[in-house]
Amino acid sequence: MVTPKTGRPVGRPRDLERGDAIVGIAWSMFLAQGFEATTIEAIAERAGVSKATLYKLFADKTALFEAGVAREMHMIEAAQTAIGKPSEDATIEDTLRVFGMAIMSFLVSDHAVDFYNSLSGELRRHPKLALAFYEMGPGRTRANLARLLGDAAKKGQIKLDDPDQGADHLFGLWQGFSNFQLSLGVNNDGIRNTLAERVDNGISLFLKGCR
Amino acid sequence: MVTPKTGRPVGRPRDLERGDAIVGIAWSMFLAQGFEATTIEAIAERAGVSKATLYKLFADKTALFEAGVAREMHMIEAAQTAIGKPSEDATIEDTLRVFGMAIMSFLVSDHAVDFYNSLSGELRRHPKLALAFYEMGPGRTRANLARLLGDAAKKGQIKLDDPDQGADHLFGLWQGFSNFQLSLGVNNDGIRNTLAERVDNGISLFLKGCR
DNA sequence: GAATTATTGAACGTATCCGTTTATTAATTC
DNA sequence: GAATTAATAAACGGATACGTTCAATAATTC
Repeated sequence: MVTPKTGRPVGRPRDLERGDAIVGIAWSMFLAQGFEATTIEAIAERAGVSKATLYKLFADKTALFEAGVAREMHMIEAAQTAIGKPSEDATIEDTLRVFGMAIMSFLVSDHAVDFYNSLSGELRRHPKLALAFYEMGPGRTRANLARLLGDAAKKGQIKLDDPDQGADHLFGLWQGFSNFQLSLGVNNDGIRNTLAERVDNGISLFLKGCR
Repeated sequence: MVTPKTGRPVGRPRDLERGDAIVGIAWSMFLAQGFEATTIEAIAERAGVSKATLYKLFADKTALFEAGVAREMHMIEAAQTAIGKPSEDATIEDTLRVFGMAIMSFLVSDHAVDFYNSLSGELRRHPKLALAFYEMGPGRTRANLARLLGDAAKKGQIKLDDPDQGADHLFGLWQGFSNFQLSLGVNNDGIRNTLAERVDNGISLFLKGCR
């Protein structure tokens, strides 16, 4: 290792970003076909990288999976923080509608459906990762929704004893049976086309119980 | 093929039931480890059967999977028909409580959790099977619950315009975020220990909207 | 152009798994 | 005991995948 005067090391420079590109492609293939059905060679090929380079960047297939989970978590974190802030003067209905549409739009997307279809099994074999993922994803959504409901209760907009339970209920109303239908590929388009009604209906039923 | 006088064919008799045993073991291994991670040899070994016999009974691994799905569907069908009949003089709360506990107890079981974790991905690669499975399982549960609510509405026990939507809502209240927690192995015992409250709370919130 | 580092391509070794085949053994009827 | 069918054990062929290795090439700095 020779470090020349310029500070830039001698020799051919590493192609950074390549790691990210590989993880992205690997993750999309994991989603589409499952962890085991996706081969390292196919990943390398589609990433335009030799297998040797791939193995210089990632110890093995599992490391690639873990990097994919981390990346997914970053994306989810970004999406979550983008939602969290309702405008002060909005009605509770509007606030909940925005929140509900955001989370449900995500959940019915191919990306999310594929994830819970193809990768929850693999993820569950890494309990620490699974827990971290839950807390960053569904757990945080649940906490955000609970906080939102709790705030509304403090302001007197709704009457609610247990915000956590309220979050469970409201989200449940939004979700209904859709997780099974999405998981089995039944009527996915129907669900997507009626998302707004679904969210609105859930909100009105929920609020009936909060007067 | 020689058919002697007794009607019983000559030669060593086939060991029936063996097919069922193989499917049972294969299915439990698919549930525990996933479809691809389960090898034919391991199935044969744990079933106490030679690989040659296994291949005489099932054309290939996929046929074994399909037989497993069929078996699962039979079991679900039996369970469903066992629930369907509420007693005539029960209150609507009690009727719903029985139904809710039955379905939720099943959904939090290891069996069901493993299924949706490990096999929904594989099942989705067989769209016809997936649809049939949905209709026999979640779809039928949904229809049963809707019928139950519709009957109660006819009797004037509740006020409800759309029984299908009502079923979606009530079941959603029961389920809440639990599917994510179960899927990722977070707090499974906590969910199991509070099932009754969960079901009761869902019912009371739902009924608030049906007066 | 020389030195240096990154990347590639291709081959290799190892292991695994699927599905088949064959010779042998087990269980049954006549 | 002879004939017949079921089942087993063991080996095989073919394919695939993982992860490694190594000589050759590309992109830099000096």
